[in-house]
Amino acid sequence: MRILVIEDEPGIARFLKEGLEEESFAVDVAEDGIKGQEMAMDNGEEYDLLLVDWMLPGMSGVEIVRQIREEGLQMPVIFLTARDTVQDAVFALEMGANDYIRKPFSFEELLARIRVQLREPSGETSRLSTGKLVMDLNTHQVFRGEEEIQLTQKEFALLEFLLRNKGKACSRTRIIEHVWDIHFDYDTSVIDVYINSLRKKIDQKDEPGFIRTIRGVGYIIQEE
Amino acid sequence: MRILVIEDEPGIARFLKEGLEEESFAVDVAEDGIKGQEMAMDNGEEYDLLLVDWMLPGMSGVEIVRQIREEGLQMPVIFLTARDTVQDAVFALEMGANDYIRKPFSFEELLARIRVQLREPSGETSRLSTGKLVMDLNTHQVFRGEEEIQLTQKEFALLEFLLRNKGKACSRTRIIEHVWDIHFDYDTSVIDVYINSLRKKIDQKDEPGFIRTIRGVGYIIQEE
DNA sequence: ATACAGAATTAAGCATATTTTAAGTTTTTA
DNA sequence: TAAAAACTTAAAATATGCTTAATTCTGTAT
Repeated sequence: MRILVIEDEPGIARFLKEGLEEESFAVDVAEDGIKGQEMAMDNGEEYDLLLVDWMLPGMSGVEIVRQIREEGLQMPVIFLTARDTVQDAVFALEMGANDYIRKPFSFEELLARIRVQLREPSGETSRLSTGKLVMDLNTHQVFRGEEEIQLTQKEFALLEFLLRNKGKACSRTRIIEHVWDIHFDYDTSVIDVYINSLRKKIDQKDEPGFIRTIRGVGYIIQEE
Repeated sequence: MRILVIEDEPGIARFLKEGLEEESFAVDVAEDGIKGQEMAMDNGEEYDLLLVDWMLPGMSGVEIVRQIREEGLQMPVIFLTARDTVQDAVFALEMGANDYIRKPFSFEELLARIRVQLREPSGETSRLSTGKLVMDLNTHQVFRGEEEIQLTQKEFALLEFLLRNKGKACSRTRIIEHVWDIHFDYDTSVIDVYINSLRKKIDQKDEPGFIRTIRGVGYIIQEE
């Protein structure tokens, strides 16, 4: 899942980027409002979520949201506001933001709110699953039935992407963009390697594998 | 569906070609404006869509569009423009382009715009069918009734082409151009071979076949 | 700082599925 | 019935994905 952080203060920006990357999000940072707006728009539906500072040089957060929504972009936006600008934050919600969090905030809390926003509109719990295989996005755990499976960051991110797209063919290009954040030319077989190690971990001998290969295209986890 | 990419930067061109091919488009690339214009014109209405870089050696994108339209060609054209040439892009729209997308762009967004132009119902249930035979373009699956049928890429592409042209005779020339991307004289019996293996897979003994041969012309899947 | 461990990535060879070629057979029609 | 077109089959060539091992990177503990 890709997140764009629009934040001018380098310390906070770095903190967010690193923290979120540890949670296996793909994170880009824009240092001012104008860049932020451009990145959010240029990349179209690319970002799955925007984290926007309220006070920004160049263009205010509210203005960014306004323009983004005008463009028809639907991704959730969470505001970072200073303690005393709650009024404004409420205003921002009216303008099309989805949530706000007051600085200073705990990273945990931010994470929780991000997860709320990224949750499938219908899904109540922050879980993804297919058959016996269950991912808990909050605790970062994966289970096959009762048994817990240890995945690395990338394995987790890859499985998450496939599960979020359950029933849809995921092309290598889409996978490399969303999970690895690599655009334009790529010439690598990382995907194969990770699919391989994922399968080793999640599949059981006797049962059919969870991930199906679509030759010449990519991979898919089928609807049950 | 055939797409012509006119783009001089090899990296981007390859990225586009491979990504679009994964989505089962047939893609040609022209490395400069002059070649691009020739290919677009030579092949007449052949290409279903043009993807044209704005800045090209030889002949500018706008000029290409102008000439193409003058020739009476109607296929949709999408421009690839650099970030700061929006003004020009607007001008290009006036000249006859159908849409533009700013670089750097996400593949997702490009796909979405292509689908808009080709009027393909994006995402969700994009299906083609005739009688009991159903193709799900999302999952790349083919069913006859309940039973799933495994097709290879080429078989899939061929069936897709015939179904998209349901009720219309598909000449061998059109088939070889759209599905195999082979132009000029061809001297091969691949089509026969593939029609044969397709029929073996999709037809049932007792029922009449889905694909009818039109002697001297090609093949057709009839309207139900 | 340094060394270590685990993770991520690259690279290469292998196995196999797909695609194409080619040649013989059957069907159609003039 | 002869020629052209289409069908069928098998093999050769090619492309793709899988797997393993080596290498690089990253974070942590000493």
